[in-house]
Amino acid sequence: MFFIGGMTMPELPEVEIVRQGLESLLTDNTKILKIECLRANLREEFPLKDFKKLCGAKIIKIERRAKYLIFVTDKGSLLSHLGMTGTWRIVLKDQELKHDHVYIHLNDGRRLAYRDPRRFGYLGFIPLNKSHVKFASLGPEPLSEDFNEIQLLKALINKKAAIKSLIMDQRIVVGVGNIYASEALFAAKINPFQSGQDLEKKAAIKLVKEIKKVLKKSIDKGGSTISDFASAKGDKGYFQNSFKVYGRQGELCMLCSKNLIKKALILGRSSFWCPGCQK
DNA sequence: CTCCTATCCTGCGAGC
DNA sequence: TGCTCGCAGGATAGGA
Repeated sequence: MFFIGGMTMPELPEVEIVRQGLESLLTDNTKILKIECLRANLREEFPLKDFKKLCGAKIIKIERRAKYLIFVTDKGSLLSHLGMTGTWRIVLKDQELKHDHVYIHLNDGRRLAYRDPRRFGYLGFIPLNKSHVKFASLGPEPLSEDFNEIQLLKALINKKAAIKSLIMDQRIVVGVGNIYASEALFAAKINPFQSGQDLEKKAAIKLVKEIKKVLKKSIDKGGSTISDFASAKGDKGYFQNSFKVYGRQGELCMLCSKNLIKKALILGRSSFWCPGCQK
């Protein structure tokens, strides 16, 4: 079976890899025959009328903005967010699965399936030459030059919340989820509980750098596994075994080898840090 | 305005 | 073996 994005918990690197995988499916003439919906909604209703407009549309490319995938066609775009358990895959006959919610029938006979057990995902439509309300308040792409210490420090003015929560706030910077937030703060040696407004310039520079680094590294790693996705192995996991603090509570810190990794909830999300390295 | 809680949903693993 | 419970986390509405 051809899986694209069978991994759980998609953050920006995973979504980017799914984008690359989807784009690799496209030929010079890949068209949508029809979009078959097996239910009426995920968390939000499907725009069925708009989906009809995509019948016969030629898929030009797959873009990504934040954790959104954008199927760009000559008749408008299909917008997709994987939520936490969303996957796209090519599904052959008799490979249908429980929680397949949408099949996109392509002109070459293939079927693209959107599967999402928890239905936290989203499917929508963007008319030609229009933007989308979901994009209205998104912050800069973390890998772009628009995300830098000046922009970050500005966004943190008067923000008393924990820095870990703030870098997960899509209005401040997009794409950083719960896992990479802990990883980036560890790499930058910043305590996840630290109040955003207290971040000094030096720390902001370091944090920006480490966020970019941790995301880039994961994209590169995922890129190297993409042929495995395509070769029928299916779910390759979350580029895993490379996390330095996430999920490692109680283990010895890989950096200082002195302290045990701690775990606590910050705004209801599991957070991991080294009490020695991240004062 | 900022901050935080609850909510959506299913699968899975721990504990009994 | 089978049950319950808690946890997993992206995004957002709404309350404090």
